[in-house]
Amino acid sequence: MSSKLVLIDGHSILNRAFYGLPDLTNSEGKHTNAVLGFLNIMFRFLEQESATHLLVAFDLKTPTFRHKMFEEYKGTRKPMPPELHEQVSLMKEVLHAMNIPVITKEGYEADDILGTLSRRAEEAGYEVSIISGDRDLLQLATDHVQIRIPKTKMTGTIVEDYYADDVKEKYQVTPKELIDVKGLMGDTADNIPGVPGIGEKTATKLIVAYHSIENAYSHIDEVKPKRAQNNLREYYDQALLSKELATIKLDCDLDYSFEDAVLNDIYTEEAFLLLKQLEFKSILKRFDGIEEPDPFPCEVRMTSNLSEAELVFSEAEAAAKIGISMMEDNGTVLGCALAYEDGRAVFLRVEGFLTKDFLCGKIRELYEKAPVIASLDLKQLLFYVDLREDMNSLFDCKVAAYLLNPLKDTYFYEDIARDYLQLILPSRSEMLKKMTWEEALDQEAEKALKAIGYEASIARSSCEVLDKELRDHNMQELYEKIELPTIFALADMQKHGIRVEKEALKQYGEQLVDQITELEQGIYAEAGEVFNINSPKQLGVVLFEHMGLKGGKKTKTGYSTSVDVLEKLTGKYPICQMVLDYRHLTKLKSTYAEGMYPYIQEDGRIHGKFHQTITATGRISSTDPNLQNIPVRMPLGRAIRKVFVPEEGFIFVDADYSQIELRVLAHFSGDPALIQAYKEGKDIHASTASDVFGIPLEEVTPGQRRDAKAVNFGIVYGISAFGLSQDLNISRKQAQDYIDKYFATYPGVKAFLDEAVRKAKEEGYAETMFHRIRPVPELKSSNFMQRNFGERVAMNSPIQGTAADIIKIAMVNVNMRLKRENRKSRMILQIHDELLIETSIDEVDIVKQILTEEMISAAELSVPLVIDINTGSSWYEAK
DNA sequence: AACCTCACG
DNA sequence: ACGTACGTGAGGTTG
Repeated sequence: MSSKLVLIDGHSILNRAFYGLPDLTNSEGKHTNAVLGFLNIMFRFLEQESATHLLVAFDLKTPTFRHKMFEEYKGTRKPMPPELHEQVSLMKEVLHAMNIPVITKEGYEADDILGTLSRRAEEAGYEVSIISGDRDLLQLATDHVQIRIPKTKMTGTIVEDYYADDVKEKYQVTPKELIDVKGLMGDTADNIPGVPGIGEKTATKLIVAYHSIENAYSHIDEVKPKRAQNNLREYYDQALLSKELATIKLDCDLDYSFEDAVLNDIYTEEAFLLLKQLEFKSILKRFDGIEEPDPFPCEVRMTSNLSEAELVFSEAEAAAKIGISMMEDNGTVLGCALAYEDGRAVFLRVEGFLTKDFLCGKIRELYEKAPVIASLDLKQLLFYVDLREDMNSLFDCKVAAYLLNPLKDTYFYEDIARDYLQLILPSRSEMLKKMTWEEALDQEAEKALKAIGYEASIARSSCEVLDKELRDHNMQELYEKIELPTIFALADMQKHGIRVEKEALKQYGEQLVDQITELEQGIYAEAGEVFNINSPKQLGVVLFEHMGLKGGKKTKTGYSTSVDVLEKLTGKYPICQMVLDYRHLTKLKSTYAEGMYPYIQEDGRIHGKFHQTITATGRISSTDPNLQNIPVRMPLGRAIRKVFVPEEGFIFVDADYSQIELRVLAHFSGDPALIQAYKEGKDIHASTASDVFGIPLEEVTPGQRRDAKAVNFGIVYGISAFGLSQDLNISRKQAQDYIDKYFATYPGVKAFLDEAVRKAKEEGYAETMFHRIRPVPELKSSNFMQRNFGERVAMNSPIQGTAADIIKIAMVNVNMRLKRENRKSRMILQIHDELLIETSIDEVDIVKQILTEEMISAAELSVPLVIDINTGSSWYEAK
């Protein structure tokens, strides 16, 4: 069997892959689409070709945008966007790991290397395939050298294959003659001038007739058309130069022998790990045979023997650090894993004499003695074990990892192991799919133990490096003083829950039914047909096609039927108002009345979950149900708050910050006018209107105030003229005018926002007053829109994030004081700038005092922090 | 699972 | 010219 050499034109294929695939990134944020596409193409060819030899040629220079700024880059070729540029070295790394040689050579382009090697290999009797997206390589085709050009079509990838004969068939000239064709016609992308006035058609005709530029010139008088004759005569030297430029070298001085490119085992362990890191699941499937080395040996034993458990705890006591992980399926504790030495963990299973209470009691005792307890989810642990808050020996790896990078979707043990210990571990979901722990213990005990063991062990092993990283990023205090105590506050709120009048909630839902039915019938009558109003697709067709309403296309999938579209049409078409009302009522019914109902527990309360590691800015989030978006703006929606009530003998005290984000902005910007307004306790939106429009405060109209309010919001969001114009329903020009005037009035704000963007660009992240960071990778994007988004994020994050820091501080202190002072009252909700306290009747005054003191003193700003405070016998009344 | 819509700060 | 406000979660439809 003869030898077969496959040559890949590295940059060309990588480039093709990059533009052919969507912008994929792995969980570290590395761009990977080009590398993935390259590998897919490469593997497909390897399967087809039965290659014996394989190598990849790259150009040495990889021009980026920066190069473009400083030096003229050859030709009119587009510079490489950074998202692709970073994948070039990654690609080489991957190829290296697969033992595939990568050839570059000073002074030569990849073309020349491919040309030289293909020629040498052919002479040595090899069959050769060159994979490239570049047609210039067609000149290399011979009877034994095939050029293969993959093309991505809608229907998949099609490959165009060219031996010398195929070139001749398609282009009417031999591969060698293609050089002359190009010499005549030129190529702007490669900066080859060619002969003016000669394009592809004429060039081909001439070379078909004369076979070379030189020969055509020697018959110059016969050359037709006349125009070509004249131009060729005049530009002959340029034609010869062009030909030279277009010629791919076949005699590069390479010290590399293609015979060394023997295709060995590319499925190496190194490649496997690298590709795993890149999260190329489909490619990893090819690595069947790979026996994965255990990167983190962790032997997990299980016991439910009481005396053995006692022994385990006494051993653990002596350890410097203990990793701990509760195994729990929605409320049921199945056991707990402890890791207190390298390479092993113990799973204590709740069974027989080893009860949950025993286990939790022992953990509590252990905590009193152990130097450090590390967990991946301390809040969960607090749900079962009552740990004292005043000891500085707890470490929550999830929260720490969140602080170090709040943009991640998950903080499972495999994420933390990958990011901080450089270990690639099988995840729980990989091993156990969607099984509950109970099912897993039953059916896949070994894997279940492995997973829970990893949780405890990784917590133990990662806490040191996480702690160091926190210190290095100046976030130790943020962690210790704010985030760690916040875990306790959230656990307390979650445990406590909020009482909901079950019957009242049911009634609230039922009361909506008649109106909804009526609206439904009305809409069908108006439309003249019955359809699904909840389907935006059907609704769009009915409104804008069947009924012929004017004024509204949007979105790629069809018509937009959102509020702002329908609102504009309410005057003209009654059906729009009906749809809006219908939507309003059904939203209340399904999301709130019916959505909330199943969450009411036997104690008559809803124990919604609060999350500390979700948002990019440091805010808390809420799910199951979301208690942070209970209606308040519309009267009918607001009424649902009547079902949220305190228990007997208690009353609600609700406190919320007045414009905390704008105050943070005033502080950050140091703008005198803004600070002055707040110090004087002015109506800030009216004051803004007065300053910006240059009118006395008393003369500000409600409309002007509304506009100024929208501008103030816009500033906090990272203003854009378009966004403001959308919000106020005004022209972009008008919006820009408002913005200009605002910045002229408050130059400090402008300076602050500019500085925020500049700093985020420099550091790679935005930072709050308390050193919370938020990476802003979009600032580096070559995409205009993404970069713009990054700039708005850079402006908004320090503001929203600092406000989040402040309320966390207040929350922690309020919660702590209620507990320390042995109050009966409890904090039960946090809604970003609002705290709700279920207050014992006899504690109303002290709770108000605590709230006031702790909230206004949570941070020292150059403007006062102001709160509104209300009481009531339901959340409705207290707001 | 993706998209649209809408509830909150 | 690009096509946008910042941060969330949930329900419904559709492919």
